[in-house]
Amino acid sequence: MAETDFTMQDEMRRAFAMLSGKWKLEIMWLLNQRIHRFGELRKAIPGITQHMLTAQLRELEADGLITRTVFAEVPPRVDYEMTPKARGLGPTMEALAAWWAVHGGTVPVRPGAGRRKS
Amino acid sequence: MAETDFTMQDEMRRAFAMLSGKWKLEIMWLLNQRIHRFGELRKAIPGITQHMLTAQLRELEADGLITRTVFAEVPPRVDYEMTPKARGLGPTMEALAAWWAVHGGTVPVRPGAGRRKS
DNA sequence: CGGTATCCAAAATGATACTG
DNA sequence: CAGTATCATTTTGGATACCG
Repeated sequence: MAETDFTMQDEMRRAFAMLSGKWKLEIMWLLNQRIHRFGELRKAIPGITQHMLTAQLRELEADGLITRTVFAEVPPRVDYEMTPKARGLGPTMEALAAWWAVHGGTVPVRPGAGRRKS
Repeated sequence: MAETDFTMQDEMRRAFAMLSGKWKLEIMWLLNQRIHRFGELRKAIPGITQHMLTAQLRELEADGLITRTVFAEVPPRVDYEMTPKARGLGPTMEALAAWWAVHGGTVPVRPGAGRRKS
């Protein structure tokens, strides 16, 4: 308990904040299974828009959780992959999913922000 | 894999959504240790406003994660306590905190919404 | 294919003042 | 003590069009 005496709440809050975002956890779950290209993620996550997918991927990249690899091909191809750092999140995600499987029920599914379909 | 074949992503996303909110995880961490009254939570969470604390507590209550007990005393007293259902989250929170303790570093600490101090 | 650029709507958070 | 009521501001998410 010396210099870096962050409390557990602090640690947790920071880690959680990094995964906040409507689609981040789902993206991480998919990348935890295997490398995905942009289009694959798009198809695997029904309802997400290009705009959001791009934005969330950029944030995850900035936080050092995923890597982005661009291939100079035609047609263009971009691969997204989890970093070793992020792979340590696997157990946490499984624990959360397991908890829900036991105690979960119906969730009101709170609406997100953004314009509604006219 | 019969009727209720929710995928792990689904389970996780729902559980995660229930904990979304800038202060919810921190509140849950504190309540996981012991019962707290409103004022105690306020002092234990530097930076939170009455407005936000009330709002987040109400949502946690609506999701069945905490109970609210009002005592007809003067001065008023309100206790908040975790439900048995929520206690199952302990391991998940610890796993997340542990992961951060190992892989975490500095987080940019993204700013929140709302009016800035003038 | 894999983005960016704009514009816009809605939700989330915050400051501040007031109340039983 | 433990809220509620307003209102301001910021972020988030989405629609649509366009680009290398």
